[in-house]
Amino acid sequence: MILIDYRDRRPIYEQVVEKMADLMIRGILPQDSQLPSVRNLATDLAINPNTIQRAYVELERQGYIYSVKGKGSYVAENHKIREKNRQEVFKSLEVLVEKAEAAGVTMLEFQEAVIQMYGKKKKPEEGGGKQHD
Amino acid sequence: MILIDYRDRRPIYEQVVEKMADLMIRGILPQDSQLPSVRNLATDLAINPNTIQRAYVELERQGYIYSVKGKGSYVAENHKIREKNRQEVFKSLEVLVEKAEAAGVTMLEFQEAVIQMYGKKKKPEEGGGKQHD
Amino acid sequence: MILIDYRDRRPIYEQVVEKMADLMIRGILPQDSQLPSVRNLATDLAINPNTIQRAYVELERQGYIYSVKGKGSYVAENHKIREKNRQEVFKSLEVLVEKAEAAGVTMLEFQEAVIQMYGKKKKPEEGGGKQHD
Amino acid sequence: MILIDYRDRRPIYEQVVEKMADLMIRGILPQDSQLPSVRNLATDLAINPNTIQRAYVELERQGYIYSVKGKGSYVAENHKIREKNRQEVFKSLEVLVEKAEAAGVTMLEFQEAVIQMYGKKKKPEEGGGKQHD
DNA sequence: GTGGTCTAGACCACC
DNA sequence: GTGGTCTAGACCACG
Repeated sequence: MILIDYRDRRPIYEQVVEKMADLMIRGILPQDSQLPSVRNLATDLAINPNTIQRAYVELERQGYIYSVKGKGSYVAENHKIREKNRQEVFKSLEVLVEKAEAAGVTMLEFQEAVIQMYGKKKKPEEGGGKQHD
Repeated sequence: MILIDYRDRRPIYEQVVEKMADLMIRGILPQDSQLPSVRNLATDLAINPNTIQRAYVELERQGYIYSVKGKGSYVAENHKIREKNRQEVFKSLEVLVEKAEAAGVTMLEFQEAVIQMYGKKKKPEEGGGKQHD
Repeated sequence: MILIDYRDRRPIYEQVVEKMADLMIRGILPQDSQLPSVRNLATDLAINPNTIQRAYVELERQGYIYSVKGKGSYVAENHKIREKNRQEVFKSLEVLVEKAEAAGVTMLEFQEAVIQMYGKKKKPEEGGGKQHD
Repeated sequence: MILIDYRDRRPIYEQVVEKMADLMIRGILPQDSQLPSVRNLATDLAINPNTIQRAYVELERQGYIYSVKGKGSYVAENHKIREKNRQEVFKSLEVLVEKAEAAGVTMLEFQEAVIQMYGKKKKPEEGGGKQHD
């Protein structure tokens, strides 16, 4: 279902949170569908159940899932997830724009970079590759 | 000179690195000017000299400063600092654009947000400092 | 596992970095195998854990190992290590050739010396260790 | 006469030793010519006389110069200097060849690199070559 | 006085 | 248990 990268310096539970959230944002885990149980997922990923438990708690705190005692954990409503994500993007953007200005990046440069980056996701085999080296 | 936020969960040395780098990026610490000595800054911030030392080592590794044993630490060439910073901005932007697409933010929305944000930097002169989750 | 030479004027952590890197380059520590823990190695070598920690941080920064909080430190991919090492050799060679020319050593002399030296590595199994100036 | 690079992480006295030795190796400071006095050179380079003194002591220890009490310091015999330098080159080469073998660099590769590097020395963009006063 | 290294001992986050 | 951060105090090389 997901993969853990032990070379990633972030804690494992954080990786689990991010990857599970991603699955929901992309709709692979649809609204109200049941998540794998803590024990099952822990066994699958060969990591400690405590770590998964912690990830699920965090996912619930962030509003991605809701847990029903004695039954399991379920994906929250889609519009909540999407809205939450949009807000995060704009919040990050605000910080980045500040940095850009401090670094002497003009709005024009910034906008042009955005245009070039939009839609370039994945397939890094063809095309130009990195632009700002 | 700078302030440490103990509510920030990031390590102190990392905060020092960020804040000192910011002073150089904004030109408040001009090229070749001498930084406060490890011991002085440590006393000022009421933290251990080792922690400052670690921050300075990191700043040197990242190319922001250069240190001379027995003399002091000095701000590196400005053009290097600015170039390094521009690169970081575009790298962060690339990641953010990906997230934006995944979150269903259209390029138009994104661009409009950028326009509104550019130049809107507010001066946080009233008491409150930065806040972290 | 490794030995510290206290007559060596270089810092201890640097010696540790060099010696551990050497073990990986020679394949004695194979890819993905776990390194001794910071505390264990510190006890073995009778030096402070902080010093080992510093060495491991440097090894990670140079790409030789990766560390996982709560789990341990592991040897990075071999091909990266080997490639990194080859590059270092050629870089050093370039500097040395320059010096050789300045010292009036002809290319022929240089080449002959190389031929004589290749494969002449002696096994220092008899008591004596490395010596430094 | 020479220039100090404060960005260089080596101690200043070591830079002075290296640069003065280089001037002698290249014949710019001919055999038996007098070196600038400690105080003069210190003033010229705007550094502490102690630092120059230390450099001269080191140069004498290494056999590059000889000092006459009450008169000054003089460049040693050329053949000694050249011979010393040749030996250093071969000593460094021996170490490097060992590393090359450990890194999996074949003798053929090594030799080819040497051929390509010989004679490729780039000329420093230094303007005027001042002789000694 | 300056940067750089090291020790001893502590606490934290993570697994 | 592991790695990561921090403190307090010390010594060294350098200028």
